[in-house]
Amino acid sequence: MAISTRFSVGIHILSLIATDEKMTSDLIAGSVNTNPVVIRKIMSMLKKAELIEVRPGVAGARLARPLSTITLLDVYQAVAVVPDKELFGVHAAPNPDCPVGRNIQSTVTPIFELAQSALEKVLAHVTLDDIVSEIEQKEASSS
Amino acid sequence: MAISTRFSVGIHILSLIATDEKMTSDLIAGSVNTNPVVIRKIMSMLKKAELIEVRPGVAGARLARPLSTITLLDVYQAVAVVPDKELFGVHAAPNPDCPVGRNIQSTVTPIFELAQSALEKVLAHVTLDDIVSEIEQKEASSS
DNA sequence: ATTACATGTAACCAATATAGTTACAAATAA
DNA sequence: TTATTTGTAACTATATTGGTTACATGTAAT
Repeated sequence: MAISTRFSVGIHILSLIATDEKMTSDLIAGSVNTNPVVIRKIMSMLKKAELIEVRPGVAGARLARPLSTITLLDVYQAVAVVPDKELFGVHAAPNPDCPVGRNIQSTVTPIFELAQSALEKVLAHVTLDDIVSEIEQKEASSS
Repeated sequence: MAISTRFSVGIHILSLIATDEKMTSDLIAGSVNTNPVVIRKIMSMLKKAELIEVRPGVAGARLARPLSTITLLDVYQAVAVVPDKELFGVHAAPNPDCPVGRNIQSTVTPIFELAQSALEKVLAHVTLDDIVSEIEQKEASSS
């Protein structure tokens, strides 16, 4: 199955907040094209991860850190698209009486970790600043 | 959500077939520790991907290609753990009237593709031969 | 040819995740 | 005090996963 769209929505939300701190969950929902509660739930995750600051009753949110210090990996982990350190599922109880069964997990796991960290490395090298700049550039060149 | 264990089970199945062509789905299920039908369904995918040759009624299966030419990426794609070319889901209909909304998809997609192909590259560099050799080595050193 | 055994599927089930929705409490600001 | 907003609980529909039963079909060996 594909990785949840919470990730791309999270990036979308943060990009909006970066350009306008008075974005309410209703306005953001309008841009993402979904329900405001979906937005609030994802914002709640971003808040727990200390990427944004939000307060009940007061409209909008602020970035908790400078744009250039927030990586896509931070967002990816914040919205919990994947159980920590286990992008790849491994079948749990292979037969210890079989040579393959008793070695498959320890053989396959380090490779999965390599693949996972290769993916995360790419995400870690892109910041929200890159995203926002890219969007601004596209806007500028299309006008 | 984690990537389906069909992947690790697929590797397990192929490793067993590599070491013994007379492995029935019952025997394999015993080693994987699951139901034989689960095994047959995954083997059906491996067959469609032309990684193995199986015939109805006749016990066991054969590798369709040499061990060293089957990569983990081949297995990964064979068991369809991920919708083709879309490891990362992207929210479908952002608002075109918003600067962020109308650019988020085209900004984020190429990065997602980079991350995905970094992951796939790791899988493509490991062959089933590597896996089986590793298992044999672990067996030898533990005796 | 009959028997025994395998594969190949259809059809179902329980558990879980996703994305969306309604409803409402609590906090804030005007 | 009123209007607005955040924060959640609770619920829904849908889809995927992993497992299971049941059974038709194919093969080989006696």
